[in-house]
Amino acid sequence: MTDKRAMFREFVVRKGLKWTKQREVILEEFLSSKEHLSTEDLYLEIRSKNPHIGYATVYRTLKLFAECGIAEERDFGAGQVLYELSHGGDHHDHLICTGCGAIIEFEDKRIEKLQDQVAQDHQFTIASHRLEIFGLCAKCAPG
Amino acid sequence: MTDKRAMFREFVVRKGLKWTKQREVILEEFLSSKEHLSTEDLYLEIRSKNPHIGYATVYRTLKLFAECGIAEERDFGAGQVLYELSHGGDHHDHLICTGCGAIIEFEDKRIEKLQDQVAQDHQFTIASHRLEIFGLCAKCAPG
DNA sequence: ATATTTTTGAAATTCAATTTCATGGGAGGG
DNA sequence: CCCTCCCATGAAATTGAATTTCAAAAATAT
Repeated sequence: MTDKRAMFREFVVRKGLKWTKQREVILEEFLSSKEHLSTEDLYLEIRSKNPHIGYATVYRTLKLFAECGIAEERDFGAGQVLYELSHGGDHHDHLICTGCGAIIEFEDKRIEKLQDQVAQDHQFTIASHRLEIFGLCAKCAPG
Repeated sequence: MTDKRAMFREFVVRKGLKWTKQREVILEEFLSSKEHLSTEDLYLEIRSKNPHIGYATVYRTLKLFAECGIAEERDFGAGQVLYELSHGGDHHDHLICTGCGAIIEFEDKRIEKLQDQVAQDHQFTIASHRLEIFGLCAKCAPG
């Protein structure tokens, strides 16, 4: 596992930014939280321990995480952006339970290959993609 | 081709709603417009010919189209919902050019099959899905 | 320490989506 | 044709998240 702490510190230095107490707190909290949280989620978590850290700071720091590459922004269409820790280099997609809100990650090289083929058929150059499957997880399915 | 006009009229009657001049104008304009437009887009188009029709009415009418099944709401993550005419029953996905904004539709049964398989592996029951590929179309690709 | 530049956080702003509310307009009954 | 009931309309207000502003505070460089 690459050290996300080191990556972010290096990013901060490289960009001529400053290492602050707030950024450290936000980074630690982000690293130890559940996957897929919104700015609001993280802000509330942090606030319970550090009431002096503002929403704007959490918001800007998450943006920095994304720019740095240790986090990714996901828009699942619920009118709110969620952040997740970047795992290695491999892309993954999501199964989203509309019952309990659970988000299950998966990876399928065969699907990716077919996407490449579709793109090629349309002389289209892929930069990124997203595949989301909505439905019910095992726990929420009736029966 | 199923008659979208008839479908919507029937829907209006079935729901105990009323057939109004505005709904007729909005329906005609929607049917004759480009694919994938936002409420704002359609509102502006209509306004140029019928200055007396308000944004809220266009907004509500598009929602009715979606409920009725003659249109579908798409959220491509650009902070704005786009509407498209429903084509038959077949699902399709999109290639989205980040250069010129073009949206190319495609359909691939093999990808759908693999999705079913992934879902099954996770005991997940699919209700819907969306696949979007972002990148550059033939016209926008460099070289 | 002092100067310089970035950061912070509360509050304001933006932007689309959505709702409110007083007024206007269909549809059916008389 | 008129009346009455409800739904529809549209201007304006509200919502909710994202994003920005700005003066005070903190971090690094000199």
